[in-house]
Amino acid sequence: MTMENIRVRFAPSPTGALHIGGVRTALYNYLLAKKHGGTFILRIEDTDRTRYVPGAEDYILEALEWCGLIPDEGPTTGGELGPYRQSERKDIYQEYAQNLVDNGKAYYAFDTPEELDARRQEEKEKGNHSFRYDSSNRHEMNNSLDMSEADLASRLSSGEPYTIRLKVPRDETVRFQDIVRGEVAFQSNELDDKILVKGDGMPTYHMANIVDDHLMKISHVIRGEEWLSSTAHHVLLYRFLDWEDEMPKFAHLPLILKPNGKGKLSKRTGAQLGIPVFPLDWKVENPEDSFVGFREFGFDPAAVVNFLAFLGWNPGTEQEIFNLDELVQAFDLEKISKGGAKFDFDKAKWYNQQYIMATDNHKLAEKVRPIIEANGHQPDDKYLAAVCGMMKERVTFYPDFWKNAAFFFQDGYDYDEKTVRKKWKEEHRSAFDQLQLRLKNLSQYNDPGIKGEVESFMQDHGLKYGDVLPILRIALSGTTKGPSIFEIMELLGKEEVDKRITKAYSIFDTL
RNA sequence: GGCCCGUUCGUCUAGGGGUUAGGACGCCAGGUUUUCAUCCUGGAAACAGGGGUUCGAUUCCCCUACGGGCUGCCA
Repeated sequence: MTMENIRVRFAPSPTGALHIGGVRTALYNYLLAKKHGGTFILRIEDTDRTRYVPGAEDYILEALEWCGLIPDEGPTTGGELGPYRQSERKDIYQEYAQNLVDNGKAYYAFDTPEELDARRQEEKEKGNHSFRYDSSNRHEMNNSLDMSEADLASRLSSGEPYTIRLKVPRDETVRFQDIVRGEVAFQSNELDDKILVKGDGMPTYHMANIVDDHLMKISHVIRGEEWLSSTAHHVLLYRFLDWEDEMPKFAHLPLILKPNGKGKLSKRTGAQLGIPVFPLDWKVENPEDSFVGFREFGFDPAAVVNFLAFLGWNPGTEQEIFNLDELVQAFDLEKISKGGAKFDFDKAKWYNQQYIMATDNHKLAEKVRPIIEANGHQPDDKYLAAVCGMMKERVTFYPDFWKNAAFFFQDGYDYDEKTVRKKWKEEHRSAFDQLQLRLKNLSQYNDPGIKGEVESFMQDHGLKYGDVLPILRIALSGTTKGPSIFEIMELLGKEEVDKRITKAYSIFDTL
């Protein structure tokens, strides 16, 4: 791949929360740009006023930032070739649309949406599957192709609403090279006369996209496969605008599919399966339209990025763990796979666990602190870091540091009664009291010291680990699972341990 | 329906005319551990089907099947 001026853009539409598939598209764009010292641009495609959702643009920005995909140019960052919101570029598109009309590559169409709907309905009733406004029937329609100049002029000046449509040529084969798919060809007769400028004067995606990509000097268009079908139209547009020589290279990404069953991952998939499919929480009034994010679910962004990168791409080596910088180094458009990839939540969990385990205890403490504080505790850094160190191999998500380790911060947990009944034996009752006393008088109160004391106690009473440790463990944490009980005791401290044991014994007696 | 794209273990994938078809997740079994987890070892598990081309095809070509996308004055 050439190194000259790689400029790529991520061009989402602010119609709601940014889906995880969009994040992956942004990631691949970012990766290519950074790998070649290029520029990563964020462009907001807000040409559809009816679907515009306030807050969506902020969401997009925040999601990208969370993932570490910071745009070099964009609506908030600025840049030489802005503005970067299409709604602010309306006049620019008008000029090129006019150019197309003047050169006979596009025409005015006065068919109203109602007329078009009626025509679609009519075709449907005739048994045809759908109506397509194209070169075979454009002359039956209400457009400037068969209109006198005077008629056209008067309609235009009267303020009658109109659209501008692309005049797709007949009997041509439109070919283009796609980096992931190779050559792709479409017969022009199969292509409809796409609307370029809508009745409200705004351009459609097709028009705005081509103009902006050209003006912003985009070198590579990396987008989802759902755009492959309209790429022939885009090629035609480049050609008609006389920009074909500088046309960007295309790379259409395989879609991310539902984990179970069929079809592409959708907003609803997450709710149905109880898994996140959005980077961040999206909260709106209607709970049906609100979604949980990977962030709030307890994922580390690095894990999400790593996981996403591998959905449709891999470096060809056996390395699976990559941070962003490593991904930048390893990334290669040529290695993107062609087939759709099912969203595998188990793999995402595994990645998260890998990242947590690999994180330094103090860094982990910083990430976990907000969760602990939200539950009403303010442990000091050293203590929290120690807890993180003991727990990090036993959690999958950040909130697990609270869910599975609350006992480190508070004495108020349920005891595993079933195990207590099994292990809390009458004949050992006095021995356990002696154990408590010996621990209370222990001077060397640390992991090895406690261990030594407990073991010598066991020897004195002919008891085994299995007789003693579960009792201690449940008394101090409520559960039979967890880190080394001696380490837990050292961290809790002698006083706290003694207090908890006294309380636990009294309750165990009643079970 | 039409057009376009795709198809290697359950999943993500490597590979590619001659391989014991490799790895990872998940799953199962064993080991380690006071428990859980981590970790280690082992195991089951795949080239959609049919035709070609070829000495030889999972790999190249065609067809079929299946899957997906598009078919909006949405992007």
